[in-house]
Amino acid sequence: MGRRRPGTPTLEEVAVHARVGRGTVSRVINNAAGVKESTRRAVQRAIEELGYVPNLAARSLAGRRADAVALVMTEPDWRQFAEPFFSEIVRSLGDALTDTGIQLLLTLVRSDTERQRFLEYARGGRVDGVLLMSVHAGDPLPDMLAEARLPTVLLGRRSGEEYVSYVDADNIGGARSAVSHLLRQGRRRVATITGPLDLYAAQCRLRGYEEALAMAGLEGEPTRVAESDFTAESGRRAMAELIERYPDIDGVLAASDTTAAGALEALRAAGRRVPEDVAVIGFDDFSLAQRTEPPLTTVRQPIEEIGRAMIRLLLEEMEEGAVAWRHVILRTELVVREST
Amino acid sequence: MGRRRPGTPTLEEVAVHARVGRGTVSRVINNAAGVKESTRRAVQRAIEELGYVPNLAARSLAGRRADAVALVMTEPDWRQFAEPFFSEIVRSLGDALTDTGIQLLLTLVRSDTERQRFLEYARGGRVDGVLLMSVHAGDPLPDMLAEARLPTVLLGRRSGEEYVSYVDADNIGGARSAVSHLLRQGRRRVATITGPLDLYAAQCRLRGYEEALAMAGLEGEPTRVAESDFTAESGRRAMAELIERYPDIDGVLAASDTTAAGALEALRAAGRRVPEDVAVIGFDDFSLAQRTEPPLTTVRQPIEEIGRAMIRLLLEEMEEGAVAWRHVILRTELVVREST
DNA sequence: CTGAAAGCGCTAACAT
DNA sequence: ATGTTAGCGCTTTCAG
Repeated sequence: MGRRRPGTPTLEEVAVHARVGRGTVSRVINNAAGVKESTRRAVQRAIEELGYVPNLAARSLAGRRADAVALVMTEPDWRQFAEPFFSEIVRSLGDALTDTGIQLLLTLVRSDTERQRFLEYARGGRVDGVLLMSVHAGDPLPDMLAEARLPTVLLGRRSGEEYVSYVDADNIGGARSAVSHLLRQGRRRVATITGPLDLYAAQCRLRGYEEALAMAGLEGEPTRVAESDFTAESGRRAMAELIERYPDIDGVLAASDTTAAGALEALRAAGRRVPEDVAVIGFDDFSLAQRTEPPLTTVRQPIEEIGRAMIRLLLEEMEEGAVAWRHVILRTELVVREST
Repeated sequence: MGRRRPGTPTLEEVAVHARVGRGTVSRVINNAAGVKESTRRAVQRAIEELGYVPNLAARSLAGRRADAVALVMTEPDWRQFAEPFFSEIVRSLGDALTDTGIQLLLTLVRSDTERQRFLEYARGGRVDGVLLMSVHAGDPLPDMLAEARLPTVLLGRRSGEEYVSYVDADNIGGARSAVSHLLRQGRRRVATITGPLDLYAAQCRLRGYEEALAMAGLEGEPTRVAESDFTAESGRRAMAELIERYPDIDGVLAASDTTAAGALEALRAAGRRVPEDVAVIGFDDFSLAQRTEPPLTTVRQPIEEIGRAMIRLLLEEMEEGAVAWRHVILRTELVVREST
């Protein structure tokens, strides 16, 4: 594993070449104020001529920062990775970081070995902060990071008592307004296909569903609830189950648009007309853009806001040294696409 | 962006605490040989008691290595990210790295700014090597990395004259054997849905298709070729096009299983029976595992081998300092799933 | 505005 | 087998 990169010029060589002190070169490459314009140019020419590139290890050591943050994916179900929601989040985080000079690193943590490796990496100072997504209920990683006092921001809470900083969508409100919308259409036999219930977000959406029913004076029944794992296939299965147990169903709140698409197929296979007989609403997971399905009404999650908010919280924690946790809950929006 | 992590014990403090020299502590944390068992234990206890974590910036600076490699995704079409092939590759690379102590970092390069940022990151020594996937014909990044003498391995060539180290599948041979298989079934009107033709792999597959026809004394015609971008939707479109231009078609080589699935839908929509009227073969992109479609015959790409080979080449280059490029072409395998 | 000097925390070569 | 020492290349006071 020996590595040598000979002939790499150092800051000192640049200084000599430009006939200035090392401090001046440092100021120039860091765009620090207080350098005469002519000197600055001289240094820049020297940098060009020598092909100088700052050694980031040295910079890290002296400056005590890495200028990098990690986005960790702990999803035990690795398929999650292939979901559009995921890539949209990554894109929005990338956008939010563009003019900070901070490098975004994605890392996978699938086993204990990998968790340990990553912890050493992060605690060793190779990143200034950590972003976590799709954290399941019992995941210990957030606590380990918190204990190491590493700035950390979660996408979604692990539970109602989450303390580590997080950004979440208003899942309860979103589900409630979706179901209320169905009820306002005169539908009275509304079911729901939830996400995996060890995800707090899925629990919240279920709660929203129940609240909306309660507000309308209706009763939620366990038989009207089926669980999925956000995939189309599981949506298909869950829907088939619901139709069987609950034949006069007339509305469905689905875990995601992908799940909703699966549900649609099952409904059609069972001879139901959509949305005349049964209306389906899913949580937006950004799969619709690539789908040819008829437009569904969806609960829109504000992806851009999520990315921006996560980065903002992380930068704040980096600034002041992780002395407090902050929480942001973003409003969701019901986007009505069909008119029944 | 100020960052302080006070109270972090250093190697020196561990040495004092354990009443040994710093060198000894260094040997212990690096599992170096030649430390008496009792001292080793004493040092380990001191490490525990102080909660010592090595500073990786310092280690990098002194040891001239980062113990990390980057997997860069340059895909202009960001959707690629959501493809199963992609996540399978990531998984296999992760597996190949598990017992090397090397951290895998995924980074996205979607713009010039990001390319520049990444280059500084890599040239700055934060990674020991770079893996690139889905590199398009004109991508300058491999050359820039080569110029910086950074160990680099591509997944797939940019062209037939690629010099930078790469691991590729035998696309020509795979396509040829798939088409030959169709011809052996007595099919004589075989078409192909290619991938994006600025990808060398797609060109190779097209060549394999043509070679198989030529070997059978048949002529390839441009009208029997349609282009896709690996998605199901584009497969559907391409297939519809082919049927229109070429109604008596009886076999198709598709760019991927996902494309093939789209093609199937189009075929059925046009009233063709599969595989009786038309047989479809796709290149395995690992989407089949999550699909309920009837099993297709596929050209299997050896994912595990690809990951292992890429890591092996990279480690070799890291070892000897990128003085030579190496190329590996892995055999593909026709997996026959239906019997017609 | 600029130069000099003191570390940052570790590895590796050299003593012992 | 273990301690000592000299850097690794940069940032950041502190003088000037």
